[in-house]
Amino acid sequence: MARPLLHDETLRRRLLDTAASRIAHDGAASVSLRSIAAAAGTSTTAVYSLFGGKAELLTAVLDDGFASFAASQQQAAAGGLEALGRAYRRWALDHPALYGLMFGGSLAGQVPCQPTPGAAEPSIAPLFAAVAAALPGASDDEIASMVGVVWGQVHGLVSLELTGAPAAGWSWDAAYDAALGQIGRSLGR
Amino acid sequence: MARPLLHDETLRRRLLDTAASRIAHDGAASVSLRSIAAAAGTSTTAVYSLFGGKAELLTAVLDDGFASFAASQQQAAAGGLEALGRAYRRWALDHPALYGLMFGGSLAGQVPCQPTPGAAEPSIAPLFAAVAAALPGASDDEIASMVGVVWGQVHGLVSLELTGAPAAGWSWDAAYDAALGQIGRSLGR
DNA sequence: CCACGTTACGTAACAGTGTTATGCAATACT
DNA sequence: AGTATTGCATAACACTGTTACGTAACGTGG
Repeated sequence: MARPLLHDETLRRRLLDTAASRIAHDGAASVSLRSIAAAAGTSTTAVYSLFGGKAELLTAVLDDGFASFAASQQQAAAGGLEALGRAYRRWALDHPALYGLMFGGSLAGQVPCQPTPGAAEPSIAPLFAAVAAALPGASDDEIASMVGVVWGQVHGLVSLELTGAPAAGWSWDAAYDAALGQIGRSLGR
Repeated sequence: MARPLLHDETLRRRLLDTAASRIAHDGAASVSLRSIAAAAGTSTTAVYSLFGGKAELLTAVLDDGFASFAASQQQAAAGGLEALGRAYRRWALDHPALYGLMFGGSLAGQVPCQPTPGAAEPSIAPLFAAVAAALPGASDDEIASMVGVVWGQVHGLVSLELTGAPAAGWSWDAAYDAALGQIGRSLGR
């Protein structure tokens, strides 16, 4: 009997890359499976063989995004809380479509894909460590709550900026500076 | 010559209401124009006559949502900053699909509708007033930045909670309490 | 070395989507 | 009453994700 042929890894990567670049260029909304397959020089059924469907392909793109995001956070970890915050915003502004998929997709209820459980954890691990270092005597619950507060603050400002929210009267730069300053003050005390 | 017949207002409202309830029930993603029209007892072309298309119908639903949200905020304005924050979260948790459309739809790049310019302003006006009252001597820029910070904090926590983000180790209740407490402390000082 | 069972994936069909051309009944003014 | 004009139902169109089918390529047992 015959042994099953392994999935073609180069085609898989090519599909992933063209999907990612097409999403980054046109937004996840208007990207069709057919256009991805055609741009990758294959047919739609290849996606079904290699991933299972459009949702799984998007999930794979999204997991790649989480990996890149986590790497960016870990690289900034040495600089402390403020560096983490600035790297967070920079990555999001550099990958707006990916960030939207990662954190806003299921919010809008539009994309039928959600990150693999646990995919986001390496991304916030550096933040956890930084908060724990800044609050030496705090309990685990206090630290965890503070992580939620800081993450919420940073994510909120970034996602409002990305949606093109009005920003009536302020600049996102200034608001972000003020938020980071306030976080530093309330944690550094 | 004949005078044009005014648009049928009852059909317009029925379409708006069934669209809103269907969005609240199934999420904005999986709601089709055909299903809305059928549930309203009419045909898809009625939507084109009355609104112009699906995007405009969604925009109308979304503007209704902003009106309801602004009313909720204005009602809570008397209670100060903390009441505003709690009303913000309560409204969002009560209308998750609408909140996602209002603030996360364009983030995900999935919904081709965006709020009418200026529709969000009445919603944050009470927050503006409360921040200005809490910082009597502050400049306009400082007040505006602070509004951005507070809005970002509240929106970030609420939207993370709505996306079903991991919340590894903390409860959203506790994080929200901590955030509101911190806002009160940094503004009340 | 070669047939064979298994797989990768192109072709073509299907159901469902938003949108649009066509046509008819209802309307309000002359 | 007659008529120009509108509201909206019917049906077609282009497009989407998904799936049955068929074919070419492959690794292995003989």
